Amino acid sequence: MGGCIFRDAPAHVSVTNNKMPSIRAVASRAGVSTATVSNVLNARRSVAPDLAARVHSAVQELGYIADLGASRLRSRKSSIAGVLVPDIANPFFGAFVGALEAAARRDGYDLLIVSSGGDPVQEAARLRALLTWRPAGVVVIPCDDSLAARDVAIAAGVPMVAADRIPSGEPIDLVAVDNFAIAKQVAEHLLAGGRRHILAATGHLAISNVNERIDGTRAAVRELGGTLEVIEVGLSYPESRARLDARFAAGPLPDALFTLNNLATLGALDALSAHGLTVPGDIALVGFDDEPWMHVVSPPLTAVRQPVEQMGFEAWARLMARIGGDVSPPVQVRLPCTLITRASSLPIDAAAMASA
Amino acid sequence: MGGCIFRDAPAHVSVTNNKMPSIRAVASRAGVSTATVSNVLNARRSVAPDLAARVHSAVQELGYIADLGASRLRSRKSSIAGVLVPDIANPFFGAFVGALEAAARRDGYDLLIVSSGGDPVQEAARLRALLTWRPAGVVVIPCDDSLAARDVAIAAGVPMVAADRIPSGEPIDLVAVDNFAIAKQVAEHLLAGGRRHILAATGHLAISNVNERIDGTRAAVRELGGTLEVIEVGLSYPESRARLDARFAAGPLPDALFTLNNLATLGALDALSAHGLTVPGDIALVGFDDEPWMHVVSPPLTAVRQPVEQMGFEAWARLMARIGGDVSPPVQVRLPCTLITRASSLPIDAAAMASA
DNA sequence: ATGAAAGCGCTAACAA
DNA sequence: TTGTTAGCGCTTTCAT
Repeated sequence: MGGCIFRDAPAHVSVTNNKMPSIRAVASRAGVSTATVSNVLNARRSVAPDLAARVHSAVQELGYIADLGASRLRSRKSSIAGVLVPDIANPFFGAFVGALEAAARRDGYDLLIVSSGGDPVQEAARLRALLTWRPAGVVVIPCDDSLAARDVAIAAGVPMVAADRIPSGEPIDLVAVDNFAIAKQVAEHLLAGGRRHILAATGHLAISNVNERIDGTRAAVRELGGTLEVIEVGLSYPESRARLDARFAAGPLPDALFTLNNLATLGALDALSAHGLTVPGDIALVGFDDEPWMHVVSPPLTAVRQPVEQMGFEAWARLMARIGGDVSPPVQVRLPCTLITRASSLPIDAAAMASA
Repeated sequence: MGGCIFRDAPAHVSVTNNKMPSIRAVASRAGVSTATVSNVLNARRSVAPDLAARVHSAVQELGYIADLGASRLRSRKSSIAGVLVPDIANPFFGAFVGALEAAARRDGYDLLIVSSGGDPVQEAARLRALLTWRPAGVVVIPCDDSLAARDVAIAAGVPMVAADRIPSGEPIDLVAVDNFAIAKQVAEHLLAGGRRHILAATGHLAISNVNERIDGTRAAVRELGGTLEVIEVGLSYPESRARLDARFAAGPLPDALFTLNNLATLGALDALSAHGLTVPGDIALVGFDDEPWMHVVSPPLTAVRQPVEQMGFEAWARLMARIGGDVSPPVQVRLPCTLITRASSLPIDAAAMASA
């Protein structure tokens, strides 16, 4: 352990501007006590109308903005929440955080957002950084099933809810998507279209939601017949492209491709065209995660739409419940996905007709 | 004005968990004063090695995590920075914030991120919410040229740097892209390919960076001949698609389309195929903002790549300078974009050959 | 209904 | 080198 409980980097921080008036300035300008100012602004105790009016105009004139840090210190009530995602620059996590922010805002919370970079060590370190601000609670999208962040949150006694990926071990509040059900539906759709050999392409197998997706696919294959092959294509676009390239060059071709994340979909499109394979003629393609561009390409791509906004809302709702003192056992919320059927997964016969 | 200087929503906040040990707990466990603990952890004054060791083990044993809110209150040094973007769920802003976060982290700062939703009123309100946490500085992507947030930041004396869009009025530190130069280059590229009638499609004309792009395009047209037509297609995907649909149905067709943002590019692709127009045969297409999918579609899309990570880094660098006390006049940093040339903007003759 | 005073966790000034 | 004390801006007793 690098061992420092404080910041990762030395804080070359500088003196904050002290132009901002304090509650005392407001109080003296309004000719009341600081307690009264506080009571007016927080509507805590009733205050005579004229005093309240004087306070309000003092606030206005001075441009007073309360210091919530100081407020939290004294009141022990925090109106900040922490968010820990693998990478805020990833559109999926961005959308999640956007929904979270909207929900949090409605409840009067601000969000401190940090990225773990997909590294469990960073995950724990960044959570510690979050806790230095004493958030009322934390929402985290774990970078793997181990959820390194859990221990430190538990030790600190800060409510935490996980989202998207499913941590192993001790149960914890979780909001995720019904990976199994939708993957099964995808496979059923492909098999119903006459496909027999499904190739599932995923970044990493170490992530639980991916395994649920594979399990769902396998369940359908077992029920309806056909074969399932799984290939790990890594986490970067060029890598996934190369892996699929190699696979297409190597063995007998599948007649359906199910890409389990966006990067894989991109790599697949590239590798398919490099090998002169047509979609859906030679191979049907279905991607996990629907994105706006998928219906402007040709053929338009069949995709699984994840209810990412709803995930954000639900995660926030769970967190609020915990912050509010809910001590019931951890719950798992599973949200249904939608299969958006487009031309890339047309049944074999229809695809053949179209290309003829 | 709804008039409350505090939160937008009533804070139904709850008592923070008080399981966390304070610096006093550490001090007494280590048998030293709180000042010594502080000095050890912040490496401020030199402390005898044995005392330091005792402090460190006490920290370890108790799982002590310093309260940076309290620290800031006393030291008047803030290690938090505010970020205000139109919409964190937008991939472009997400990428920007990601870069900003990486840079901030290296300097020991955490980020409080809020979205204005593209609404100037919200912009000001959200900035006030940020200031409530006494950030050392603020980075903002304004929602329009008026930059409603400016006044409140200035009044509070908090350093602020703007990014991406160019606020009018009083100069302010700004990091943006060289819109004019790259747009000119795009137009030159199109004209050199034998195109004569460029249609530039934008969301809104009220945003300065868009106008710079149009000016750049116009400059090339003036120099090299040809015509420029500008069309406003709104901010949503369906709207942009409908507007372009109408335009294609109405008048003489352009032979080049320059979409000034991502939504417009998506809408264009849709409208083009709806009208049976081929790219680049009938119309060349160039989009502002390069995205991963653009080179897997057919034809691959020519696009302007914005150095969004670098924008984040530069913005942070400017902010750090200001936080560090730099009082020199505001500067404008302009970053160069790159034109990624792909098949969608092939010269007329090559395009004709390809389709023949 | 209002004010005075104490104190949240921390660090800066001052003593020793 | 270390400890003691005061006080950051706020809210919360406790008086009045």
